[in-house]
Amino acid sequence: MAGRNKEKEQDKVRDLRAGLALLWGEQEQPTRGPKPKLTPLRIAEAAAALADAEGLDAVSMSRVAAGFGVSAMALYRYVPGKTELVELMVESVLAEGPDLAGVPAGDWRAAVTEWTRQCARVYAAHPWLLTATAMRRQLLGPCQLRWLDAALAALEPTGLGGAQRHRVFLLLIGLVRNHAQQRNEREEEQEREWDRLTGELLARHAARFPALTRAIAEGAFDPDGTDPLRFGLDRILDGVEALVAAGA
Amino acid sequence: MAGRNKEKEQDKVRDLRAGLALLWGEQEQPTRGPKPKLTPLRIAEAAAALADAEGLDAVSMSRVAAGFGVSAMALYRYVPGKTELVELMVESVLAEGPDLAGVPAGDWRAAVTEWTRQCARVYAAHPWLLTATAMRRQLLGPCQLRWLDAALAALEPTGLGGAQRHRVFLLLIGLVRNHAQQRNEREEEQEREWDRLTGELLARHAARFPALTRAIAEGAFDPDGTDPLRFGLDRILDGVEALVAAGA
DNA sequence: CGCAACTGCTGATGACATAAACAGTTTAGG
DNA sequence: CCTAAACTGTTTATGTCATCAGCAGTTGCG
Repeated sequence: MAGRNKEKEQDKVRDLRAGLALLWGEQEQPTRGPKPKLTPLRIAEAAAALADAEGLDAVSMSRVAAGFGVSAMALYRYVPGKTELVELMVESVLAEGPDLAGVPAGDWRAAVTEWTRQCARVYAAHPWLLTATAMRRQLLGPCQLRWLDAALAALEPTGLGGAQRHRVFLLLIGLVRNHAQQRNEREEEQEREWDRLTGELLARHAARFPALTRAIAEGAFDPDGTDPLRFGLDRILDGVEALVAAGA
Repeated sequence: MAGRNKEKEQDKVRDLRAGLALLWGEQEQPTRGPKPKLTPLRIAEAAAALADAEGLDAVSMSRVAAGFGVSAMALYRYVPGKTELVELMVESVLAEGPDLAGVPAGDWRAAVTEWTRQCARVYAAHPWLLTATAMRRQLLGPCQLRWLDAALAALEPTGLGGAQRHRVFLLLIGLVRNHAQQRNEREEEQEREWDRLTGELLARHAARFPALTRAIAEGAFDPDGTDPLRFGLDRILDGVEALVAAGA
């Protein structure tokens, strides 16, 4: 048992190293043997497309391999395992990096807003991205770093220190991911039935949740036109502005 | 195929109904037959304990059942499926509801801060909670609603409208979950190796990520004593304060 | 040329969720 | 009181999945 654990840890380190090499394309390609039919990138893109179409659960080694007309095990020649495949999927989808060229220089609010919008757009286009990046310690690929870099750059005109810029960045992806989660939830088909049942339940137990009942009475859950991402972003930016004004 | 789909949708509606009934304990219990050895609640608690100890992946029907000395299939007499079990686990962990009794009435900043802290504490105590509640449309159980109710109540002194109180609430759980994710990442064992490899990689590609490099030079990633949850919360609360001041 | 480094493939393994069918246990209702 | 219905937990089976081992064919370096 103890030995098993040790072995596992060493494996993990190797996996880490291998995974990073894969993400950064830093592996010498072989010269011998037959020409490979695939590449890690093409596999990842196919897997991402599959996830776009049928959800992350539909992405199994067999399904992805079948898309190329090869057996499941063939993929293992390109990718160490499913974990790494998912990491590559994330990278492939983040490849279209943030483009903040159109933003007036020095206007950090505009820059951050644009960054956030673009990031949210990616999450919206690929609902599985949220789950794929949840929980697991992310290995940072070049594309992820480009996004991070762009956000930090956008924040530079604030004059905030490095640590604070980083913290604001964390706040921002948090916002985006949170927004994505809410979007994903809304997208599910059973929505109407869900609303009905929940509403019913709420009416039945109104007494137990007075504040909630009041909020509902004020229309808290009625869909209004306003963009929830906008709301959160404005709150956060106002908060940052206050921090900047305080002269940190 | 079409028929299959239709069937599945109907099943989903039934599942929804059954799941809610389970969460709210609204099911007539039977009189015939042998006395049940278990209850959904006890199962959920055992499963949650298992997840606490070994992670969410360790929670399989067999493992949970083994903890009671019964066969895996026995659990299906109490819980429709694994999905519902996870929902019950979430509820069971959220049972120790928020307690805002010690907060001076009318001080919404203090109340919201306390709510956020307590919520974060639950997420910290049960790292799997984040994954368990990610993605999937949550069926709202009574405990989840209690948390929601408490947050909305804490926000009432702001004078904000129902819809805005709700939006602020969304911002707050977003913050908590975001914080939890970062905590979870930090908790992994391979941390040191991860830092080393990532740092190496970053040094090698510094030119590609100028803003990131600058931020790092300013110590953006050095651990300082400050609480990241606190930082985000203060930013958000400042933003809300600005909104309140604007007299919405 | 010949072997080493590759390729992709088949088959096996073990974990998992869950369906189906069965055997024992209560208790409501005649 | 007795029986059948409503339950209980169990064993067995199915299908899916990731992944390991071993094989047969392919290619280019020495």
